[in-house]
Amino acid sequence: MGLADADLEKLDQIIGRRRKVRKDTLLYRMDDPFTNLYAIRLGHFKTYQITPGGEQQVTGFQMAGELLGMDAISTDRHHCDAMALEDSEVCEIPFLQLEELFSTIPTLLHHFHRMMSREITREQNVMLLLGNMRAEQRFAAFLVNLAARYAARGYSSTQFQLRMSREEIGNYLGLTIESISRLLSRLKRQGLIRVANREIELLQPERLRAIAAGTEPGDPGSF
Amino acid sequence: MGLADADLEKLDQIIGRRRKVRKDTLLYRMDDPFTNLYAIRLGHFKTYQITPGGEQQVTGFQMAGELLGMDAISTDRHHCDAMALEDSEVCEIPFLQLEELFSTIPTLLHHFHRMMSREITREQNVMLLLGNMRAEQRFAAFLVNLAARYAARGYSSTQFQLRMSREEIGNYLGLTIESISRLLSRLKRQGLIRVANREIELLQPERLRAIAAGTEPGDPGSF
DNA sequence: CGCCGACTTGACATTAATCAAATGTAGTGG
DNA sequence: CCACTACATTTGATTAATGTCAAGTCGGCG
Repeated sequence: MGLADADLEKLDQIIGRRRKVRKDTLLYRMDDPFTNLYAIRLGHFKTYQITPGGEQQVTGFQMAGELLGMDAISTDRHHCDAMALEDSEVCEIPFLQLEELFSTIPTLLHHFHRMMSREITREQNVMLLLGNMRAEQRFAAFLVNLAARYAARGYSSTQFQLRMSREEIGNYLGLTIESISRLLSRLKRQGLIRVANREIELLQPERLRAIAAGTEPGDPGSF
Repeated sequence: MGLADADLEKLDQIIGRRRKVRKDTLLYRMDDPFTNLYAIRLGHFKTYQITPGGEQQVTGFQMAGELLGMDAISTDRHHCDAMALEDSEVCEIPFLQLEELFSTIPTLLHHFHRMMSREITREQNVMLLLGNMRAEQRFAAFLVNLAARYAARGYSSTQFQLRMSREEIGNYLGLTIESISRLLSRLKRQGLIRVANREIELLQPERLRAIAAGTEPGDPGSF
């Protein structure tokens, strides 16, 4: 991220111990006091809020290289639960120390602002998805987004494992598990994807992008 | 916000000229280069993205005292349009200068982080709204949210003017204009609100909060 | 007064949810 | 290795919520 070696070292010094988080366990939970941000070293997480009615709403899926906990800065309490989708590992970053470091490393500060801002735009994209896309479009957008993130990490963008259940996908996309299952079946039938359990292959990423963009109509008939 | 007088003065120095933005005109538009944040002094705005398909998705309504433009930091380009809903006035805040100031006023930096984080949690709440609330619940949540924000500004929390059209509300909530109209009529019929054009009065804010929270079932019959 | 855009209302269509089974899959203990 | 259980997923039939289409009605403004 364009830091000088000396600065990197200072950053290293405040980055706390690594912490393993076992599958299905919480890294933090809503209302926990906020002290650390967490950089994901390894694995995948989901974040979700609990509604007043006791249901959950998944607000995001995070993978290695992404930062967890930025929503907690505003109130010094976490606003959602963060659960590991598989055995994972994070680095604790004590936020107070990080803020102190900012005054000596402006580049780091700037970079941090970009990450917060990026989270804001990410969420705006989800709002767009939930607010005006139809089921198939949402799901295609979801797949395309995952593909792009894996590509950015050097993994295959056409073949990967879904780390989350159908139910979690549905919850995230504002759909039911049955809808997700039907969408998978339909895209499979149309030859756009190959699916085996949670292993997925995008056979025609271009057309998936078109569906996500709303350019391709998609077969509404057999939902 | 807890700054010393001397610091406040420094902040004042970088806060640029005021700028009037006439109703229905853009403060900035998507892909404009990012140079300033904007503090709303007066008036109301909406922000929206344009979908690949050319439709718009309203991502928020902002009022005096709120900050516009934080989503642009990540890419140095604005990610949405910001349009004045009425004749309004903003202060330009040159972001580069603001970041310089942070190194000398840590309190200001901390406050800024809280504002960015607050925007993140705001959007998470919208995701929750779009992802698992029903139409009536969404609309009640919308009204309750406006009420709370007006209350925080010293205005009546039970009587205010909607600065946005039914269509804009619907777009924001992921509903059609007809649905919004029906919801208004229904809540009026049930004695929960009084409506005259864009003037609205919350007659039973407590029950509205209950509907928003999902505690109160709401009459599904006569949609 | 009359037009225009914003809003309301009604009838109908559609999407995705719900309900209900059936099927598959991963573990577990024998 | 296999039977057995628990859970996740798929599939089908039906329904409910909300969208769409089509008239109106209202209110402000020239």
